[in-house]
Amino acid sequence: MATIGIKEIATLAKVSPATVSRVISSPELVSKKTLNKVKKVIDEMGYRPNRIGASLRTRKSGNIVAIIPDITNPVNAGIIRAIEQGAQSAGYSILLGDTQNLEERERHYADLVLAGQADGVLLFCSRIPFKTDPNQPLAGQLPPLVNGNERIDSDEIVQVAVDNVAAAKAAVEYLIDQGHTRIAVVTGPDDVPSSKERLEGYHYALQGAGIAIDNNLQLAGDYTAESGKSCAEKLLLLRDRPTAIFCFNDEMAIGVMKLLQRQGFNVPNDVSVMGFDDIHYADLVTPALTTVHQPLHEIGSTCIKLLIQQLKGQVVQPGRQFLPFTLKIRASTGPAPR
Amino acid sequence: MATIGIKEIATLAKVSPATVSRVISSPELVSKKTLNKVKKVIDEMGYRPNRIGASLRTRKSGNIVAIIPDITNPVNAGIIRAIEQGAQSAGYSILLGDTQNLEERERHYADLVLAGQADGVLLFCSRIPFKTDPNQPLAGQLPPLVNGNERIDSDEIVQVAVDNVAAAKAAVEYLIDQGHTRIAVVTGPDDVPSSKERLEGYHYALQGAGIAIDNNLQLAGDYTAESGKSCAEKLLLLRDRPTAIFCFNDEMAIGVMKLLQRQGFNVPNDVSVMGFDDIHYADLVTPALTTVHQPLHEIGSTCIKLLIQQLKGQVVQPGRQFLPFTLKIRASTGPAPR
DNA sequence: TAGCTAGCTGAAAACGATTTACATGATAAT
DNA sequence: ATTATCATGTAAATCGTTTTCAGCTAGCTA
Repeated sequence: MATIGIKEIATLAKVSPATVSRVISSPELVSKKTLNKVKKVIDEMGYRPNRIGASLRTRKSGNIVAIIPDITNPVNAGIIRAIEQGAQSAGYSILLGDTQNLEERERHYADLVLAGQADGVLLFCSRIPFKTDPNQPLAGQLPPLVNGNERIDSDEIVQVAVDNVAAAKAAVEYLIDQGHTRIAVVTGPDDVPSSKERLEGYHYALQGAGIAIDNNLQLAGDYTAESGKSCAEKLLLLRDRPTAIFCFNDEMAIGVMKLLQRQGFNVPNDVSVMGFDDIHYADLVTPALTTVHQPLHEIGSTCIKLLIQQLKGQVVQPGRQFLPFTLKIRASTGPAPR
Repeated sequence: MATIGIKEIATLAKVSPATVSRVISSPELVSKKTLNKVKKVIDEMGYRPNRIGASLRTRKSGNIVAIIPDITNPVNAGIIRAIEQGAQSAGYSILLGDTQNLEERERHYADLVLAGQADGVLLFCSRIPFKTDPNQPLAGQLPPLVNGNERIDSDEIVQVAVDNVAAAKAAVEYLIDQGHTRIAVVTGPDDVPSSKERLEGYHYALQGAGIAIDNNLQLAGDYTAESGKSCAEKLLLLRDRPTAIFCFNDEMAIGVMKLLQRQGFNVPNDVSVMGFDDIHYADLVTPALTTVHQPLHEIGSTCIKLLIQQLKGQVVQPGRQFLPFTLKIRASTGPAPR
């Protein structure tokens, strides 16, 4: 197709390219008469302004890159969906950077903004994928950026998440209220901030209730159902079995339940199981999983909102912004046995 | 930051911009000596070529837009992940177009390629979001495009999917082998091609076994668990209840099982339940769901492979390309009762 | 030595929009 | 009638690359 550009339109409408440009991006500067005339030609020709040309001149790509460890994780998928909506309605497009948790790929996607292909970054991992000088303040070294979910340890960055400490504490307190005192925990990988924070919350809750911390009841999973199963096995081998198991995500909780049931245990009569995230399938599993609900849509929309504010040149206060979690009490938890 | 461009590098390295450009994109044209000299300057300055400038000149954005109805659906998420990998390793980035099944948003994302912001389209819905003249052959009216999963009714388009007819037929035949004759089906929405095709397969299987088609056993869901539940309710109200229920996706199958169990039925002893897709949670649910496995990764990687071939100027044979499904027999199906 | 070739390199013209600075014409004010 | 003002419109520069074309230098061949 013989490419049709702003010049062709200008010629056909008998105006200059500049006028056509104004019709497109600042119509208020053009008289009604010419406006209509030009618009008509644009319509007739089905002309679409070339975004690349415009981007080159304006030095804005209109893209935002979202760097996420795994799009296959329902938590991330839920967030991304909200992000995409927010971006689209503000005229931005989302470049998807699924990194499989690989630092190299995080860098690759971060580079897109250095190459002018994206104007800002949404970061859902706990590393900053930009070269920075540690002696300088971060601000000024980074492009517009919002960090979600997995916190980065810096208060110079805009961050959005649920208060993991408080959420985990609330979850465990609920179990304590139900009479449980031997409460096991299946964590995520050691180096993941969200897991560390949730562990902290767990400790606070136990301390608050005067329950001693038992290291045998703290097992490290890796956020997969498989790891949930193997942790559950280990817990069953214990002389003093826990009466409740709090898993740091739903996926592991589902794995734990699965294994428990296979071994003939009844959830929640023998053992209560609690998850974290409230993914869609938490409610579909049998018994339905009690869990901590994360407001995925709100997390996503807040992230994109804050990023777009930055892109518009508004100053956004750095620091953490907490979104409210809620406890979803379902059928997988109950009173402690006996 | 004072933007640093190819010209600055050229000056610093005492060569022309052209040479710098060659160092970046066709180093074989440059002598070793200047190559090293220029590379050194590039490294020292941390220079990244601006992609927009290059795109404008080459008329290639390096982006591919993926138009999908819902990223939250595990089937799509799995496919996208493979796509992203394939794209990245070929130097392309993925623009995510989550459309919520809205035609308007499909168009919006399709427009990105008209605006030069993307070079090709991966389409996972059943509408062509481009204005086309129905009297002309499609080829030539469309940009590079691959259609996945939900087929578009045209043999001029490159399509990748599982053979839904054969897969559904195989699934139902398996149930028939297990002695079932009253086999109900919970379909997707009427207008969705995948659902139509699976229904066809169901009919073939019944015909092949000489089982009469009973319209009471054909219920339309909408691919949500909720709809699975309500269809299951209707089936339980029937005078002659089915002994097996084949759902056109796992989500609905999980809903069906959930309701069956709530009503005190045992799956699979009273009723067998079969799904379609083999999402991650199919194996995690209790009982584990028997289902048709779709090779998500392969679907995604084939789609992106075929698109990139087109983008490289190779001619790709239009038409459907089938990828192999497999039956995953798990615990939710068994012999017909009595 | 002249003429060729091969291998590098550089100058300059694109690519398609936006935007600044300026020109024009119409209108209003004097 | 003359000038000032304002609303519109235009020409041209610009954004950062790539790529064509031509030029230059060596190294050969004849």
